[in-house]
Amino acid sequence: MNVINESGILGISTRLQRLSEQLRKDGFQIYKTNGIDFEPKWFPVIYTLHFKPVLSVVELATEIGYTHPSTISLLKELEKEKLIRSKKDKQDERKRLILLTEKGKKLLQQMQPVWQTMVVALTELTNTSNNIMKAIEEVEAQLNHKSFMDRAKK
Amino acid sequence: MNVINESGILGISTRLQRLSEQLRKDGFQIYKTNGIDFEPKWFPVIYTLHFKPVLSVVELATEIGYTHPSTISLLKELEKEKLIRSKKDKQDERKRLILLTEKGKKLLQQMQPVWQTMVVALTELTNTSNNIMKAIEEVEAQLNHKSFMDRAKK
DNA sequence: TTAATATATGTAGCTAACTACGTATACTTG
DNA sequence: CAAGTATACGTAGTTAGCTACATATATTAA
Repeated sequence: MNVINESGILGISTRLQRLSEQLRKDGFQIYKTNGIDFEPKWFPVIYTLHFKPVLSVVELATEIGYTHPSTISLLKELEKEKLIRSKKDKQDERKRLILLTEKGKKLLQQMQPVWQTMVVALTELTNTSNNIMKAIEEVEAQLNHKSFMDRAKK
Repeated sequence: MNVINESGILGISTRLQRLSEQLRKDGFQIYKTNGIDFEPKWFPVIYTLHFKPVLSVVELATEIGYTHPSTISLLKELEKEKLIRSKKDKQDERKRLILLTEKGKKLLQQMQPVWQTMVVALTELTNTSNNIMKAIEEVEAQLNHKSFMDRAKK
């Protein structure tokens, strides 16, 4: 058995998490140096609302692929920043509809060039012989087909 | 600008984190169904102590690539489980030396076949056209050479 | 039309890493 | 050898997701 492989692949979970943290931290700094007060974790919410301007909490959660409690906590932060607001759905009183504020829409416009820069930088960074975005997608597809758990059951 | 790409790559941090969580959760279950009371996050510590049986806290932290506070909290848990123990370094009174207990050594032996199974399963899972372990290594190398931050500065 | 079930939202508390900071011991240098 | 610096360890508090549970409204079925 190959020691390096063993310790490498069994530590994959930690490796993924730490790479995630590093990119997020840099992401935050990049917004900051561009004079934008924005956190990378808010991106999926704001970006989704750009294309689907009115969504309920759960619809939004589904759209960004988070659980609803995680989404609620993001929404709380974004509401505090006055980047989004919400209103009751008249048809269904259980629902809270989420919308960008004017401030949110304006910020979104300001962020466009920064996003463009980040996309270029990230594309350059991940344009290696094994593309990490594709690799993630492939592993996710593999997991969808058969979980790690099931694969280890023999 | 490609919308799918943009939302994809700018959300890379979250994707990495969630894949990490999923693998860790399954990892825990796999130990469990094999009758082993062990958490995936403990792996680097136990595995390292297998090859380097006596290490100080900071040496161990460096070895596994964690910060020392993170390492200390893992060590606390492992001490509670009686899988490791510690003793003062006589040469340097600041240091606390970490060792596997007999229970720890025994568990390590019991885990070998499970690790083997997991390595096989993970290798199968990640053996896609873009290999995720290699991709992580390549991105880490790229980052080492020039950070995401620096790449976005133009 | 009430009872049972389903859906939408919210709250509380967990996890696994981190940074910032504090204290104790060791080392170095004037 | 005393003062300043470096190293080792520890604690406190943060983060960004999560699960489990609670409550309110809506829908369905007897």
